[in-house]
Amino acid sequence: MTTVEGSLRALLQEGVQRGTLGPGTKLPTERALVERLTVPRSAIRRALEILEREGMVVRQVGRGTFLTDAVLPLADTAPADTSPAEIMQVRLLIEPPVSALAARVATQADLEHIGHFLDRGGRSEEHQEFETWDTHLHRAIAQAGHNGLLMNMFDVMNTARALPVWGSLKRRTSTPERMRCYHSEHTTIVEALRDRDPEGARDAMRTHLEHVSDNLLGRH
Amino acid sequence: MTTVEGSLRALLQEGVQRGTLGPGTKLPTERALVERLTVPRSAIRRALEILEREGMVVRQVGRGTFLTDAVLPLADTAPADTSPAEIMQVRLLIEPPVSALAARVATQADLEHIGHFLDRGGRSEEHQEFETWDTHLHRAIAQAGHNGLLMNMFDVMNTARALPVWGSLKRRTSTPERMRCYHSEHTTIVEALRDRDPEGARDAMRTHLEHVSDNLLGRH
DNA sequence: ACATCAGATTGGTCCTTATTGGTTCGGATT
DNA sequence: AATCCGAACCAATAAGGACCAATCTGATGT
Repeated sequence: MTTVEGSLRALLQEGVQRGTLGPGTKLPTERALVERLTVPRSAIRRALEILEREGMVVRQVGRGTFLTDAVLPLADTAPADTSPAEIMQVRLLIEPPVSALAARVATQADLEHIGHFLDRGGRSEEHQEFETWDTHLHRAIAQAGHNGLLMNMFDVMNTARALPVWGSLKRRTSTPERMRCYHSEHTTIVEALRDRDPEGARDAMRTHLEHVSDNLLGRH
Repeated sequence: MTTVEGSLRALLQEGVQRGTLGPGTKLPTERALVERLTVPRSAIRRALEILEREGMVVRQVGRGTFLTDAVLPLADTAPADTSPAEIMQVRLLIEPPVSALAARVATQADLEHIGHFLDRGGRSEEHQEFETWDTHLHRAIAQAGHNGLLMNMFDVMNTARALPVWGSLKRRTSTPERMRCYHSEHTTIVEALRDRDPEGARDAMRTHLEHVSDNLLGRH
């Protein structure tokens, strides 16, 4: 079942991509949308209400409804085609608290594994290699939480990270300087883990992921 | 001789497999089903009542009866040996920040879904029924985050929650008083969502889950 | 060139009617 | 005697249209 809100979103998104719609453009009147989507005006108004509350459009009596300059949110996507934005959102949600957990319960052996991957990442020259150790490092930190279910969910996330879009995005935005920056942030995280400092680990992981997100998707 | 409930269930299953029915689709009105199955409306209503108790459908006066997403096939499954302690740890890690996210981006429709499940939980008399609405409520809150990957991971968690150990543990520790307590905590969470208060939603969810954890596993 | 005003346009509101799940009650069936 | 069926009725929701007030357009008059 497609909601009116959904088809309206699709309509706008298509227009923006074709260039026929941009910030400030006036979109069809409610009554015109009624004919176009063959749906009662009340439904149109409900949908526009949502878009207005999200800041996507502005409505003015006697003038019309106008697009704002807000970014169009992506429609709900199936698990198969997860967008990088979604992935980063989930990582920012999950990994910081997981790091705090790891700081509390990691064993000496865990810390050694983590240290090993950190070290290999630091000695990587080329992007592809660094990427591999980066994935291993983040996974090892999660593993230090000693929770099988958590690892299961983490791997669901990582399968999404293995998608083609993600790889090309990483490659496009990767520079040697950025690699060194990430490595230093990794080091900060691992030091907090070694110090058994949950808050420190959480914050370090968060700032790291925020940097990654900014670099991949553009600063907001 | 098959029961009305059985033929209704078959009807739905066939529709889902043919793709003509999916989560959220509206199914025929009770009066239409009366003609289609040539049985009295009371029988239809009895059958729908059962399906509703199972969480397969949602009924709303003036709107109709709708399929929920409870019938979705679960792709990734959690390992069978996941312990309740692990589950609660993950829930405490994930659900509070997800609630904060939901408070920021939930649509009006999301809030209505959430409110519906909250209401049903509050009107539940018996443990099993309350449990169903509780699951729906927590899932609806996550859904309000509008992140497909997140939902994917959430469902992995929920398959773990469907394991036998979990059910028996819940049953052993459930009392009417505790149900009322949970419901009031749920209400606090939903109010924070309605107020668009991310921190409030996060904190309310955390204290709620801490209570659940204490009740299930014993206070530490 | 400027001010003014009538008409059209458009988002917001209200009211009536139709639809739909929930409830009640008399009568039939077993 | 108990249960079930059918019908009418109730309350919540949606649909469609009429109407309102803000705004824009353009013609008119000075």
